Amino acid sequence: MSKPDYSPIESPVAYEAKWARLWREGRIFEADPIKGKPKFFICVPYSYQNGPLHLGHAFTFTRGDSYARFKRMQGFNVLFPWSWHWTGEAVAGTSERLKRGDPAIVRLLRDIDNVPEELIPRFTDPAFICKYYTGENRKVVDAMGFSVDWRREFYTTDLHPYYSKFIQWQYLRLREKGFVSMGEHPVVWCPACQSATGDHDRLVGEGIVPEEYTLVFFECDGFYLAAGTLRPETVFGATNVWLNPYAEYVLVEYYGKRILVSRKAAEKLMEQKHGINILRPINAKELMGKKCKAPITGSELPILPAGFVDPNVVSGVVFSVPAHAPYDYAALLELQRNITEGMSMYAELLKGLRPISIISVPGYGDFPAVEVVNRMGISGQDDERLEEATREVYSKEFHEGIMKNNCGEYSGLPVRVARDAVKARLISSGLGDVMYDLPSKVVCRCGSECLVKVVKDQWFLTYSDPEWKKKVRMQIMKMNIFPEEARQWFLNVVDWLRDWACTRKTGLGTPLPWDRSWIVETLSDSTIYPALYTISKYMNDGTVKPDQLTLEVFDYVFLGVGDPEKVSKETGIPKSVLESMRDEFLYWYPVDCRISAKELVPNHLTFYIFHHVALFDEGLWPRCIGVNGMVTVEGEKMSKSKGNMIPIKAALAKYGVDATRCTLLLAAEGMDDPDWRDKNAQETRRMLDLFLKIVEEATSSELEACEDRLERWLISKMVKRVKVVTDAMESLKTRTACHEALYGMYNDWKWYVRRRKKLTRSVLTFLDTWVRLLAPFAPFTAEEAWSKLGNGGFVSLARWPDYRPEEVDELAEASEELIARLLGDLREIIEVTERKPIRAHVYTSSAWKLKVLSIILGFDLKDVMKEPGIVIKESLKVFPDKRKEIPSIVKKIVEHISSFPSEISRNVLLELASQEKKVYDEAKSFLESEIGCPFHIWAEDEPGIYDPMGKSRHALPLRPGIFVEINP
RNA sequence: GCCGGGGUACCCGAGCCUGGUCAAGGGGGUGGGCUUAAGACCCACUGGCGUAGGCCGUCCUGGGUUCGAAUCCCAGCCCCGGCACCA
Repeated sequence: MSKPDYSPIESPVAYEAKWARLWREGRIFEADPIKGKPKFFICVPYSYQNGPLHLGHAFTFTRGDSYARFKRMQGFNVLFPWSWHWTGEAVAGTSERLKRGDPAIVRLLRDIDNVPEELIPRFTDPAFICKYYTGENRKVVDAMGFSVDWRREFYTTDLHPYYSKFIQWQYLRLREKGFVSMGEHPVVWCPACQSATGDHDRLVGEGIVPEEYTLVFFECDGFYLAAGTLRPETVFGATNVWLNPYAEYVLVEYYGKRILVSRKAAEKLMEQKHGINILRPINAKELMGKKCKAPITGSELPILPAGFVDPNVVSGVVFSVPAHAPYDYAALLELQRNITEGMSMYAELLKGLRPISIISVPGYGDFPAVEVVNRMGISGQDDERLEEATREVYSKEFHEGIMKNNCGEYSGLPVRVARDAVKARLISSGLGDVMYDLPSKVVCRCGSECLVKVVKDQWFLTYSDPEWKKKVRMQIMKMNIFPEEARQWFLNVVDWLRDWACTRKTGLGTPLPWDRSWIVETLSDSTIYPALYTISKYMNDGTVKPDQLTLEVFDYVFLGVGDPEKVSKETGIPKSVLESMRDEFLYWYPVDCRISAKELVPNHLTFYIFHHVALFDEGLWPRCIGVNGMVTVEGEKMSKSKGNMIPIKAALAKYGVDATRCTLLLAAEGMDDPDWRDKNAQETRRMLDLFLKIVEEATSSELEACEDRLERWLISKMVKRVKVVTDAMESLKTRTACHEALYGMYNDWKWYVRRRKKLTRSVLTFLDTWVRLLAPFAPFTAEEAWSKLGNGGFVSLARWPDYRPEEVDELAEASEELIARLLGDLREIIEVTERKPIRAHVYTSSAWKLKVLSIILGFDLKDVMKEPGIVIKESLKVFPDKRKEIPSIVKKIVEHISSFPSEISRNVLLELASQEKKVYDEAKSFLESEIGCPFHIWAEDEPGIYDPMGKSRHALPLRPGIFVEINP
């Protein structure tokens, strides 16, 4: 593929390009099978090449790459491949708009997507668009430091030499297994464009989908009035049929019958049914007052005029159910109230109409529609509140309604059951049918009003197949899904999934192998392509020619079916090559992890599982899916029309790669939506620079060996951070992991350098670990630091730090906690006095209180908090002379002890309490410099103690008394 | 409507599963240190009250469980996302 360098990727961070180059030259991310080495195959969905990659892509990709890098450092042989999605109709749409000279599209390409002006004319070719963006985006992916094995790259559609072969093999095999079938399907259709009108192609009516209505045939004079309804079961409660006297009606020849509908409806039906014809117009007025016969019930109902009947809605014929439909009741009321001139001849008929109750609903009487209309004070059919009234009655009756005894064989059935049963009976007896219509107006981008067309001969993936679903559900239960909440979502999607129309007439893609007038639709040609990554390098390097890829080759490699000897003879691919392809597939498969944004849960990710389940052996089904949220920018949804779409390239140019990666990672995890904020990116940039400065400072200092409490503290904290980061990564909590690796480690470092004025040898251990922990998230900065620390090679290939629990030192940690608390107490006191301190005195508690502490720790702290009495009694036995102090001292100690983290064991607390004075003595000079005055540390019962305020009495174990002398 | 996710301080956001360490962390703001200055960096404060480490308040609303609730239970209100011919 030609990839002219239209514009370079620039980062303000000089070392980023350097390391990207060294990785490329070292080919360190190229992964081949290694016998005996555990593998890890991770991938992200390829992106559609109709524009520059933006921060939304960057988020998912960075999570994937961080995980890949983490696993690589853990010693796995990691495969992280890349490719590009070209399939779809959108790019073709762009080309068309450009050809028509749409100025908006030129503006978008030039101003938003920064396409060089001179190239825009070439965008009239859809393939060029994909090619252009693929070239641009490959540079971005490379610059981002994604650890990709580029030898396996491909793109989709039949423009690619072998991708289509793979898809055609997939579809032939799916069809053989019965997962592809032909059917018909209603779509929103533009009669002018002669194509389906997707949401993005609409001027009006986004989100509107075809609604299915039931036509109910009422016989009259040898033909049928076809009334449309959402509630066929209410035919039992029909009182009459309404026609609009001023609308145009026609008689339609309809499968051996003649039906009457509005002219508009007839036109709609022509798009939905085979071989129906409009016979002649009918004057509705001539039908008024006549009787017609309802299906199933056989009731004779009058035909009456009503202006509210809209000929543009469904069939333009309505049957009235005033008992259960608020609109019908309101209309009836109004007509009965003021019978106009033209209506006078029907006065008797109108007056005779009474609601017929057919459904009982808890909480309502016989006539819910009447009740609701009266309650809401609705007086006429134009009242807007009828919408709400209808919603209420429909919903109540659907969920809780029961058909009454006057409903024949449907009596006693729940409404929701009766509805489908009545509909089925109407259709099978030829007295009804299905008609689709749009619940509200939809206008195509071309300006024409859309209608519903039933697309014939459409190919479907039969996702509704219960056996198929069952296997998919079982796999979903088995696999790892992060976060866990997404699992239930997947299960729900499987439940609701219907058959999926998998072919299209237009756009780029792979022709359906058995009917080349169709193209495999975009979501349907991107399900099992991770399998292709395992062998694509053989085609890319020319070992296997695309035209050698017969069905038998794919059968052998992916299914283990067939004899390699024979396949080799037929194709000319050496047998050894076939066998290594097969081996390589089996080495990498199954996919160990696929990471994607949550918008793909209800479609791509679920399809991905379905197709693997359909085609491969059970051991090769996906092992894990990670789902994440969708990026917003400064709290707003990102979109081109809002102009807040941030291309990755722009973020890189401003903050550098690692800051971009970390800002995204730090913004959210789980299914929460990360919010990109400029301020956060600046801060992250500063933090990474500071980290490098810390490394430089440490490596340029004279470091002495030192073994003390604080050194042990530093290493202990570090070891614990290792565990937190590792555990977080294992469950794909990239935010927690990145945060701990960056800020967690930094907080420990800050405290350490504040306590220790001069750096020691231990900091090298600390920094070594810190660099490794950062490497998955900020790989460039980590490599730079790695080399500054004097290491050769790449930290990208270094070992992930092990958790070494033996280096945890709870006592050292608790000691520092004690010092921090003392410092906090001192600060608070000094602040309240609002004076400069001249001397501070600290009193540690006397030995008997320590003994009381040990008594307390002999009990379960929970019990003690509930019942302090047990400890008080016990303590009194030991110190009968402290009768006065003990009750309150015990309570205070218990309260204070409970403020320590519960992971600190009681042994550590006791040990710490016994060393308390020593701990303060060791930190004396630190405390003096922090507070800015001399310190004295006394024991409570020390002779000659200076304690003019009697503060030593208040001393408790692990909480000394304090007296601060201040300038008066 | 159906399904999924949420509501935490000035802002963003953790904690919730497994109740007590607790209202993390970052931004912004205020004050101080370092500095010729600026920037960077460091420290403190950032719900209220307080001349001694304290007291009171707070996690959408209202109830409940508990010695103890941001966390568990019940009811309600509100917000966001997906719902198929878009990728």
